[in-house]
This record gives sequence, structure tokens and C-alpha cells, in this order.
Amino acid sequence: MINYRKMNLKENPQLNVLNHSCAHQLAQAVKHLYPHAKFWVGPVISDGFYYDIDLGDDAIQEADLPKIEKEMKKCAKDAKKIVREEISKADALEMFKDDPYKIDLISNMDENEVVISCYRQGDFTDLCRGPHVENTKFLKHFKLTKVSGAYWKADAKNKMLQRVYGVCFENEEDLNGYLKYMEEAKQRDHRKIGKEMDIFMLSDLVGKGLPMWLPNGYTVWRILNNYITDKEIARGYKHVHTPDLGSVDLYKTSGHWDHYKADMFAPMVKINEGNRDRTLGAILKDIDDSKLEDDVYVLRPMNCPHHMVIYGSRMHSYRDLPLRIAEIANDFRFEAQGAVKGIERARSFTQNDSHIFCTPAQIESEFKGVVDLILDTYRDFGFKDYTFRLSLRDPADTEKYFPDDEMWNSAEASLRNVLDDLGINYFEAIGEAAFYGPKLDVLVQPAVGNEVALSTIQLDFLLPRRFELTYIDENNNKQTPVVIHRAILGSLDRFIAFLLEETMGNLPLWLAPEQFTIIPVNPNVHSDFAYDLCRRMAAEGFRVKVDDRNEKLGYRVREAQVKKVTIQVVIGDNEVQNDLVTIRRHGQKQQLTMSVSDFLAAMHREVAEKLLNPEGEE
RNA sequence: GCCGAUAUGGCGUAGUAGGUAGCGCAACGCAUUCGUAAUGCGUGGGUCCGCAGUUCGAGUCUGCGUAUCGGCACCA
Repeated sequence: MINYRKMNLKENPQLNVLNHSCAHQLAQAVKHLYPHAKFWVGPVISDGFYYDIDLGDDAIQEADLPKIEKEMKKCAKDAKKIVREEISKADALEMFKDDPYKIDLISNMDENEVVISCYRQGDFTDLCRGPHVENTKFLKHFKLTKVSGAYWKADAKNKMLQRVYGVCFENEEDLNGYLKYMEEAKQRDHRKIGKEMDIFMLSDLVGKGLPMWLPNGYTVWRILNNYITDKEIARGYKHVHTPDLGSVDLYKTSGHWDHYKADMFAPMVKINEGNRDRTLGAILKDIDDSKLEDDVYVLRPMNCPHHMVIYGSRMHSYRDLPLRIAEIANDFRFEAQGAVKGIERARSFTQNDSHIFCTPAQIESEFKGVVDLILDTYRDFGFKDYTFRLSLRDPADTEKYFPDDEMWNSAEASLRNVLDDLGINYFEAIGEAAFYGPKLDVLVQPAVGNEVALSTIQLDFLLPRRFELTYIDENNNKQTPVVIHRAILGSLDRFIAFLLEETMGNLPLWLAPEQFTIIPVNPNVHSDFAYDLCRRMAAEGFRVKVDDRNEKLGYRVREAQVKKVTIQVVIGDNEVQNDLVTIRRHGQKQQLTMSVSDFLAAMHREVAEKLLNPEGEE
């Protein structure tokens, strides 16, 4: 049985080869249907294969996929042997002379070190390292899933090719299982659940990428805010509150202005005679030339600079360190149009941020403390599927990363040490570091789309220097502290998005925006008891309401289930006469009758201990 | 930003060859008072995303814009 959720073809050799071969079959079909097509190969991805194609002015659209699938089926039915052929570089250059993309690839191959191999199936030959299945007859159970544009060599400066995605399985059952899983995943999408549960809304009038939190959503938001703040306080964090904007000079000092101004909201100046008719470009130029005399502000895209300034505002002894400054902070980033996605990636969001100022000797223990906090937090939410990514700089990218090899090497080495020490499984990713230092990201898989980072820990030797931060060591010498940037929930917004997808909106009692609905069997007879109970529960801090509408009991129960109310409390003659409640949990058929006092005690316990929902009956 | 698709009352949708909009849920009203996933009947609500164009006539065709969706690129 395939676990579609965690399907990683790179770790499944059999499926990997199958998808690899199916990509070639796709190319063959496209070649038949579009003889002028020029190709680039597509690798296998975690959940299928793709192939990039240059069709000139022509384009493959989603409506064309069935046609291509039909052609692919024909290729599979032909049952051609797939034959490996090894050729010389010169032969390869000749053979693929019509495919500029492969020529590019072949030209860069070292013929002494690399065997140049091709795979032939019928009248179609493709350059490939292999391996492949033996015969196209194994390639019957596939589906083309989507088309899109994709940049040649993954670089936005390059030409955009057509990319066709697909997935191939050994048998029809596995394929159908996958398609069914993908359908279910769409039902889990936080944008869908968020709408159904009135978590947040978007409005064109307010603006793209600017989610508004509705009462239900803000309830969850507020609980998470308190939850993480309390947890941090218990671990010695000091919370601050700083403005949502800052002067441009602040970001010039930090270096963010140079790196990210294109993705920040445009600078703000007071409108006056001097600048009324000036273009934004002129103002930006003056900012860069330090010629603008007015105060210029930007909406902050991150909080590091503010916290640096707080640290720098007074003298610190090594005895004060580590100093952990934390904030639940609003940030604003002008995300690219195509990047905005619900509350997972918005243009205004709220970070659960902190900057830990410490001595170099404290890096390891602080880092471990943060990892521990992350694991502790994930345990509370029952998260199990996440991966650690050690994000390193790309030494070749001197534009993004400040050039100080020694600093980078020691920072990266110390992160590795801690991870190995803690025995954490992680993978390394070159070129994923922040411009100021390497980081450890915790990645999760949303219902739809690419992996996203939830938590992050970043090591920073650069900002303390830029802000000239110091502490006095035991020998009365000035030293530069190290900063660890970290976010546990990441952004509250993204965290809630993930939480909704993981739970399908069925949040555990302590988080559920609608915890209880009290349903009097006969509103005319049982309402007094229901409202008394409701008042009492509300006074004790529960989120509860009475549904005494003039509807049948079954109707009101159904609606409470559909609305994902955690617990339904039904009140009838038996309950009123004996001071009882009959409860039914969301997603379960079982009913329990108990005394009101036992019920309240159990519910208080469930909230206090943050118990997760019991497994559903289905 | 790039490639492509989509856009109909609060939500989900129908509208096949252009002839001024249906349906389900929700809402509201009346009847019903019913012990665990939909009681019946009735009522109201839509400048068919915006702007411009083609046409005697546009939800339906064309162009531009906006938003949403699927990818790509980006993600401090």
C-alpha cells in the first residue's frame, strides 16, 4: 500500500524508474503530436514526473492533455522494448542537433568521465542516464496532471518552456488511489476549510494578500498567541512590542534595504510641497544616495532591526546573556503576485519572532534550547510529519551572501555539530541560507502545493556587527554577541493554515473556535436548563452556545457536526430531571450521559492538558 | 513577475448554436414541538468581476484591467 501523503519517489526505486520511463513516453507522444517540439528532459519529482518542452509559438494547454494521454497509451500498447545505447559525445551532438537544450547539456559533459547513454523505444530515442523499465508495456497506468510554464535551468532570466506533469504507477489501483488522495487533499486545503469555518476572509477592496481574521479565526489566533507567549516566558524570553514600521535608515543599517527593497512596500514620506510632484523612482534614488532629507518610513518586513536597536540601547555584561527578546509582530512583505496563497503566504502576517543575543560559547546550548522548544510545541499539536533542513549558503553566490568564509564555515559547522549532537535527522540545502547566516528550517507539507517552512532557527554573526552591538566579557573587554533568530510557530497565519489542514478543521478542544453547542430537545421545555448551563460554562471560560431554533433535533445535531463544533450537549427530560448532560463528540456516533459536574471537570481537564481529538470512528 | 486556466445571489453550482438568468444549501415567514447527520409550505435576494468594443440584441464573442486557481521564479 502506497502512502501517497509521504510518497517520495526518490526513495522508491521501482516507482522512480517507472516514472522516469513514463516521462520519456510523454516526450515520445509529444514528438508524434507536435513534430516541431524541442525538448528538455524532466526529472522525477516526489510525486511524479515532468517533461519540459519548447514548442515555439505553439502551446500545450490543459485541454490538450487527454489527446497526449491517448497518444501515450498508444505508445504503451505498442509494447516496444526500451533499449540502452551508449554513444560518443560527437555522436550525441549529432543525434540531438535539433534539440538546443540537450546540446547545451551534452556540450557540458566530460566524455572521459561520463558515459553518454540513450534509450530507444520504437522510433523515439532520448538522451538519458537511465535506468528504465524494459518495455513500454509497463507504462500503462499513468495520468497527466497539470501543465505550466517553467524557466529553462530554473532561472527566471531564461526562456520559459512548457512543462507537463504526470504520475505513473504499476497498476490501476495505485493510480486510482493516488487520484482519490489528491481529491481528498483539496478538501483539506486551508483556504476551503478557512472559508467554511469563517476563519478568515479576503477582499479585493481591502487588497490582495491581506487576510482579515474573522471571530472564529481570531479565537484560534488569540489562543495560539497566548500559548506560545506563555511557553516562551517559562523559558526565559522577554517580550517586547515594537512599531510596525521603521525608518529606511534602520533597514539600510541592517542591510535588508539593499537585499530586499524590491519586495518591501514602497517607502512613505510626508506629502509636502517639495515632494508632491516627485516620482517614486526619484525618491528611491535619493534614498539610495542618502540625499533625501525628509523622514522616510517603510512597513517592516521583519523585526530583527528593531530588536537589534533594543539590545544596543544599553550596555550588556556577559552575565546578562543570553538575552532572549521576543515579539508577536506584524510584518509586511510585498510578495510576488503568484506567490500569495491564502494565509499560508500573505502580504501582511504575524510572526512569532525572537532574537537571542548570546556569547559564541552559548550558541550550542541556546540552539539546543530552541530545537527542544520546537519539538515540545509540535508534540502539543500532534505534528508528526516534518523534516529538518540545514540551509547553507551557496559560496558561488557572492551577491547574496556576505563574503567572509571563516564566519560562514564556523557558523555552518556549529549548526552541524549541534544537530549531530542531538541526533536529529536533517538534510542539507545549498543556497537556502539567509544573507546573514545559515539556518535550520522545519518543513511541512501543505495539502496543496510545495513544502513550506514552519519553524526556523538562524545563526547570525552579521547584524550584531552592523549595529555595532557589544557586551563586556569577564576580562572587561568589549565583544560582539551572536544573534540567533528563531520563530517557532513561524507565522501564526501559516501555522493556522497548516493546523487546519492537518486536522481538517477538527481542532482539539483547547483550540476549537466553537467548542460546545447545547441543544435542547424541545426548545419550549428544555431551554431554561440549556441556557443556565450555557451561562455557567461561558463563565468558566468555555466557548459555548445554545441552539434552540425551531428545528428537529436531528437537524441541529447535523448542523453542529457540519460546523465542526467539538462537542454537542443534548438536553432533554432525562437531563433536566437528573441534572445530567448527554454529549456527543464531533465525528463520533457514541453518546455519553454524565452528571453536569463530571462533565465540566472532564472538559476543564481536556482543555488544560491540551488533549488531542480521539481518533474518529471512520 | 512569468506560463496557463477560471470568475454567475452569503456558499456551492446550471446556463449546450449570442434573444435581457435557473437549481441546491443558507437567510426570512408560517405551520410543526419532533431524543442524535436534513419536517413541510411559502418569501426575499443576482448591474452574471470591472471597463471598453462587436451586434438590432452579450452571462454567452473580442480587447484591456482586476482577482482567484495550477505551476515556474521568489521567500529576509
